[in-house]
Amino acid sequence: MNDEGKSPGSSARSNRKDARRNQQALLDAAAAVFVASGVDAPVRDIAAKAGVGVATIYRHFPTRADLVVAVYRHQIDACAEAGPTLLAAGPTPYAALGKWADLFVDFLVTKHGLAAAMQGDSTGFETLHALFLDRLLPVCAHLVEAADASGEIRSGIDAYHLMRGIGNLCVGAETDPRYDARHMVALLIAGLRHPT
Amino acid sequence: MNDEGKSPGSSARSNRKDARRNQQALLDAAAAVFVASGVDAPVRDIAAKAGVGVATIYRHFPTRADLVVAVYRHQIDACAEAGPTLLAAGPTPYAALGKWADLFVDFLVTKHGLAAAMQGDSTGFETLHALFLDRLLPVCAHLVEAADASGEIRSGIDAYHLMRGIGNLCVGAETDPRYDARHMVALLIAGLRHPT
DNA sequence: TGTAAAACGGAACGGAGTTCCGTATCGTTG
DNA sequence: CAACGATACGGAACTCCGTTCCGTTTTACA
Repeated sequence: MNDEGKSPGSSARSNRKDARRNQQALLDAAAAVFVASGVDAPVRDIAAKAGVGVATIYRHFPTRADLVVAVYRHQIDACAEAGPTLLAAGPTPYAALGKWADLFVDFLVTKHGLAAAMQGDSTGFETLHALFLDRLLPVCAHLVEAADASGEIRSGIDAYHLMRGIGNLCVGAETDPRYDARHMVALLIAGLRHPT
Repeated sequence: MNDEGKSPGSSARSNRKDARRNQQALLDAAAAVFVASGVDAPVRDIAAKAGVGVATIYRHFPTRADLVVAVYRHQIDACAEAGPTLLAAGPTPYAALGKWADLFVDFLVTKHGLAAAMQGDSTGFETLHALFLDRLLPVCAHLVEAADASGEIRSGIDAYHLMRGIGNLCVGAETDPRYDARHMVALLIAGLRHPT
């Protein structure tokens, strides 16, 4: 799908010293600016914080989504790896699914506007959406299948729908103290069970 | 609640003929542009469609939210009035709540980007959020209370949370054919029931 | 050390929201 | 019916932001 051969995301590192240094500076700056102003902070702010020109951002991270995933890659990976772990540890697959959802929610809620950005509304965030999905959808699907096989949830639940739903429920959670995304996600997960 | 005395939304009409005519032209134009390009369509597009200058928009509708609520006022009212009707008609309060949620979802999903705009992410849409809430939150609260009193749902459900949750689940529903907001909302409603 | 490729920085471009100001229109009054 | 003051109008102008372009600098390698 992507022409990985030249993807400048974070895996294909240049052999030039300054390029590597700038890439790291950008990642650090972006991480700082994201927590301060959200993931849709102005490009110029990030460039200024990193002490580079704006073009350098586009050279290293062609789309904003590339930068976001590069910044949060570790946490996305951690979330992905927690799936099988929870499944092995939890009392039941359904319990593991619930705990995994909590992890995912915590991740989304603590990043300003990440949940909103993930829902490919208008800007070029479809890539972000896709990258999250590539990494996390299989994990979620695995959990759902296990819970399904154990007979704990009603059948016909689609992992994609569930991930979208959880992500959606986290939109705006950090800007509205009256809203508790975790609670809503818990209700959604409860709704997965067989109807009485 | 609002200082209706000078509110330029739609109730305080000017005594000047051209002002009224332009306001109506703007409402018509906005309705057309919203369905064509979503509720975040460029201001200039709406102004052009209405045959007025951009400043005229700001004079009549200071914030975008004012324009949006003016355009959809009828449907918001219809949704609000459906609450008591469904409660009286439905077999149980919980069933009425489910049907009302479906109505709300249909309303949100068929308006491009309305659900996204309602979640006060960054732009000046807090007003939109507030106006929706003013009108619909009491209705939702009434339904929730009735369902609670009938013992059909677990207690501790907050109407505000429920409305936010439903609204959030509708974000992006019209741009992603793989995503079915109605289904997710149905699951959320199912999650309101007492745990087995 | 010389050279070519790679990367850089900041100016420049275009699109969108918002404001400003000179002009036109409307309702009223003499 | 004409003049006047207030109200509303239109579009240019300003700002902010994303994106691209191009002349210059840095780097790696021979």
